[in-house]
Amino acid sequence: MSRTAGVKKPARWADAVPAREAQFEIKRRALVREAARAFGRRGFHNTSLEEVAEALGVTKPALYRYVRTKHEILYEAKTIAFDAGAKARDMAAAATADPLERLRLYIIHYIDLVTSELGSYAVLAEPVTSLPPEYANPIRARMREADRALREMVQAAMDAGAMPPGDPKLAVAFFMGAINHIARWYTPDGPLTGRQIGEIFADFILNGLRGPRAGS
Amino acid sequence: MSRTAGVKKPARWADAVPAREAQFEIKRRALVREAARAFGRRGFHNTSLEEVAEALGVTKPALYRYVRTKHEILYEAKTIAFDAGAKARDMAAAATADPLERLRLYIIHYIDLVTSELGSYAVLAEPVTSLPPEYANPIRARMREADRALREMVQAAMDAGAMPPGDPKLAVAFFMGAINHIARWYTPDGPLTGRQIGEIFADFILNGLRGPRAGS
DNA sequence: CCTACCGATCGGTAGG
DNA sequence: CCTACCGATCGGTAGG
Repeated sequence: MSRTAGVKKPARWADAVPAREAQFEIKRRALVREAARAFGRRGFHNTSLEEVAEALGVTKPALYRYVRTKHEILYEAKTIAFDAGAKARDMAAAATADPLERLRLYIIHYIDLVTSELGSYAVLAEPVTSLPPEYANPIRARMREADRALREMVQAAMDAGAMPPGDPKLAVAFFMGAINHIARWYTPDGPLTGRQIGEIFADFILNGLRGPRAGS
Repeated sequence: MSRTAGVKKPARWADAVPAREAQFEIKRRALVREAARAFGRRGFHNTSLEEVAEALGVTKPALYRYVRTKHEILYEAKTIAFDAGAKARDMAAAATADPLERLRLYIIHYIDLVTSELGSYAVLAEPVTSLPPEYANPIRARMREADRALREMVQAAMDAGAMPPGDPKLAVAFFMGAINHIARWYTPDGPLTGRQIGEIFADFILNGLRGPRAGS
């Protein structure tokens, strides 16, 4: 026991390194989140890194310890938002096999995430053309991936007879337009929580897609 | 008769002046439309006037015969989009007094306009903060005006018992997010016309707002 | 993490 | 409507 302990480096060192790395990651995350909010509100090119730095209480060059380019920040911010969408889909898929319920849970969970991030998911509105190809292409791939997964969810509900047959692509364009818009108007000061908005939107969307003959 | 004619300036002149003004207006409109499309696709600050000029087959300084600043172009483009919304509301109001049908007609007409303008209404996604106060403030006023008018339409439908009572603000945020998103994905090459999209979206929206017990 | 600075882009103008 | 150009902003780097 004491021999094993002797072989290890002192605990302070062993912990200090991860701690420093963790600090770095935390700061990097804060930077991306803050920038994402600003990009979402004022647009990517209309937001200078000087402004982002000021909001974080540092100077612009300091940001370059954590990111290499402004493009990388936008890329990261969009990636985080797509990760949230994927997480919401996974949670919904794990919770139930019922296609309609799955769609409902996805909507609620995704809106919950969107509203908890104080507008940083509004970056999704930023055109992918603001990025050079090496960043734009992976983002486009993730857009297609999300689109495909959602269309499959809608198609499954149609196949199960839970909603009338139709074009899943149009249905997804419909409700994702509404959902992604939330990040641009939601504020925690409002009367509704993200969860409440999610439930109301889920009703709007599912009732809309099911049509007037929905009897349940 | 010949005396009156003698007093008038020759017809060629009398017609030429309006013709020149009309030309000017046509060119100005083409400039704003082209810029609006580019702003909507790539963002305001990510679109240089050099690019807009090139798309129109002229050089950048030539644009300044028609507009004073880049901000003015964005302001104009947004104004045109708001005018379209107001026109759609007026057409709907003139066509029927039934609140639900009015809302349906508004949706169909507005989407029809949106899809006929080849993406130039996507400028609505451009943050109003891209503009200096003297332009941003009137735009904000028009946003509030449109919002209020739509909320009143929804409220009227609720009051008439055509849809269950609820928060009209949330309902409007819901469907305007979906509708304004159309300008960002619609292309005339697709299988559906703007009219068809409008009818499907109107069904989605009205069924969504009416809820599962809608029996008609 | 800061001060100082470079280089490129781009809105807008002069002058014709 | 064009050529030529100015001035400001801003992403990114040097050097500490």
